[in-house]
Amino acid sequence: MRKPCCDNKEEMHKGAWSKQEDKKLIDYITKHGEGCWRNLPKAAGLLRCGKSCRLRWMNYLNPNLKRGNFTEDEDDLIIKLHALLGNRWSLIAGRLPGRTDNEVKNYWNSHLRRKLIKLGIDPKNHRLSHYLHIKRLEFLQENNTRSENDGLIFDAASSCANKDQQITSSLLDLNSLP
DNA sequence: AACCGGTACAACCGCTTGTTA
DNA sequence: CTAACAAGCGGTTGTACCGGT
Repeated sequence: MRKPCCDNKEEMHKGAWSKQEDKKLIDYITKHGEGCWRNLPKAAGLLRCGKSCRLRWMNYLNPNLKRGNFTEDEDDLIIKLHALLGNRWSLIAGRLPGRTDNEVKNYWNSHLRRKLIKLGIDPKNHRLSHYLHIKRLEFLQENNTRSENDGLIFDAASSCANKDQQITSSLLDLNSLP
């Protein structure tokens, strides 16, 4: 049987953190460093569960966090990494200095996922959407030669056929990162 | 001004993983 | 080996904010 992540769960604060709580957590971690999250709340004088403290520090208060808007380069890297790793946000965030898994996950769900959908790419598998596949089949049936307008669809579909090769070369790229 | 739907993001929850006794 | 525990992870929820009507 598993113990709860903290004692007296019903007495713990929940929801948004106050300025005072933030200060207590920052002060404590500045003095004593991270670690032993289960005991930290009591030691720091916080009525929060350790899990909540850890999350607050990791995702918001840690001074090493970059915060602010994601750059185009970061967008590209996240998309590339997501194609390789799927929803393994901590691994993806690990490749983005100053970004957290929660931040990357939220950014993916609110921005990048939509961006890919707009481009006709299925964000789950990074392949052309069903709609574009249908369009391509229609195109192939109706035309033996490529028209200018359908060229884009044809190109996109063709690029998906090379997916495995792309993944392999991307992996090599990633392995060369620091 | 009031309402409403959409968006962004902080925070929670339950589960898994890694470590230690 | 295994049970117990802390830490970590990813999915989901709650809510503040914003623009449109």
